Amino acid sequence: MEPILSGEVKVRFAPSPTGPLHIGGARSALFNWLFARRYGGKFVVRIEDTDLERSSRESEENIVSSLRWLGLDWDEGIDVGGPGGPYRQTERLDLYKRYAEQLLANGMAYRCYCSEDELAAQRESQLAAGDMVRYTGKCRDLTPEDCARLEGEGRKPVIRFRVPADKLITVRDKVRGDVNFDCAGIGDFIIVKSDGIPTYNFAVVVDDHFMGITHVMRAEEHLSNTPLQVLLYEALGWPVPAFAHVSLILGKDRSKMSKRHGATSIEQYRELGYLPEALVNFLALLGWSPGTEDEVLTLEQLQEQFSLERVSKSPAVFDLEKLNWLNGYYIRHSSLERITELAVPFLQKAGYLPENPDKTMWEKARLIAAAIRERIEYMDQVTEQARVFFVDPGYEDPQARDILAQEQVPEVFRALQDKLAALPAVLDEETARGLLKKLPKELGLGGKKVYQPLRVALTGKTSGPELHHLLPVLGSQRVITRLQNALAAAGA
RNA sequence: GGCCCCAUGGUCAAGUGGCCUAAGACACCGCCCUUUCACGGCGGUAACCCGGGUUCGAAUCCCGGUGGGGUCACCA
Repeated sequence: MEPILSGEVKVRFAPSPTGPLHIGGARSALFNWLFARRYGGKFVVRIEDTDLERSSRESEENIVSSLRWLGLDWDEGIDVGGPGGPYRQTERLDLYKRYAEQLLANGMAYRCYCSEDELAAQRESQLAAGDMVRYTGKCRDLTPEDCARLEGEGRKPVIRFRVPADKLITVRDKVRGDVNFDCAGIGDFIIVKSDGIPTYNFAVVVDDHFMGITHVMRAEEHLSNTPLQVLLYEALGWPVPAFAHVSLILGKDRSKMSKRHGATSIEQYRELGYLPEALVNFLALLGWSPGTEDEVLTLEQLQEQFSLERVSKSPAVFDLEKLNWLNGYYIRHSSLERITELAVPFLQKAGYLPENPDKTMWEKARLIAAAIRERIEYMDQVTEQARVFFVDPGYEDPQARDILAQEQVPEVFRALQDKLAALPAVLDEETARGLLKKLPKELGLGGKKVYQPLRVALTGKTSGPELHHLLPVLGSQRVITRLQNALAAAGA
């Protein structure tokens, strides 16, 4: 397998399939995608599944479908294939083996027979002493005879990279500048585990090299791994790619975003009814800014404007309030058709709409969507907002009861009932609007005296959707029922 | 604790030595629109972590402190 030679930009997103796609992973994927698109390069998605214990196909599928849902696509990688494949590390084991052997042969790596228990004890004492935890090099100079003996004892070796004693490694980072590390603080690290599977640090280097990756863009948590990888590139005689470490996304308490900070996977936001473009827009603004006053940006605009120079160095707190605002903005600015389609599953889940809604049911859903779309920030909220259309109110609220007790109320309700009786049972919004509008004048009353009791009677609340949105959804029959119920409740 | 990164309002952030008596957005507050809430419009409160340098001049450069974060696995 030869590296793909090209002068263009090539980046990758390389998640390990140990869980659903995380907010932070999604942002890394997005940044890589934007970078590739901005510079006319290639974007690849590779699965790093060398952790046999925790990796699963289920997670892999979740990651792939979440990426797609966000609107990202890739030129090469899992699911789509490409010249640098396979794109799952467990399917590339021969490749890693070849280079591990090369390193072994030229003495840059060696077998280590220390047991995990021995290592753990050592680590503990180093940590207690306040040193950098690192392998002491116990197996560095084992003779072939030593190895044979240890293997005779049934020990399975790992392969360690021999880290040069006094060397300074400079990581050239596009967002952080040069970052220096002293090899004295780095112990000989494992590149192949005792089961023959390569570790992350080794596999990532081999793959990025053979896949022709020009820029490694990833989260800052990987920064301290980077010198190890640079060492490997040098040992293997391969060119070192450019790095760009993007700072972390933090929870409200300023620690790395995790489950305890609430919804952290893309899937969860999808299920709550967030729109992909809102998430993309929000994520893009977390750690990057366009430098203009624009806040609402489409994927297209983002890919035209994205640049590494504008990626921020400091960590960003995930601000759910702002995501909610942005998502609400997108809901308000999407077509009513789309919002209706998105709302239907939530209405069904609440039992407000049948499994297979017919045309009139869809029309009803459409009216509901129109009535509440300015009041919700994500689609899951339609359940609560739509309640008023389906559940008759109880009139327990004291403030509501006061309003119903006003003296003009019976007259107002009677007037509306009479009007409805004279009309077809199915009302459209125009009719409702016109009818409502004339009411105060006809009764010689102020708007407030008319509308407030009606609102309370129909919803049980003093706030909610516009009355002319309410009537068509409820229909004359239900409106009349609620007016009578309200009167009865007020009299009680 | 060692190593590494970071530091402008509550949050995201613009700012790359004078244009800063520091932008914009979210949140918050007020006013307007309105039958209510919401939406929308207008306005407001609110920040350069501290201390030393460098410089005619520092939010911007340097050093130190402090604070926060990351990382120290046969996980990625």
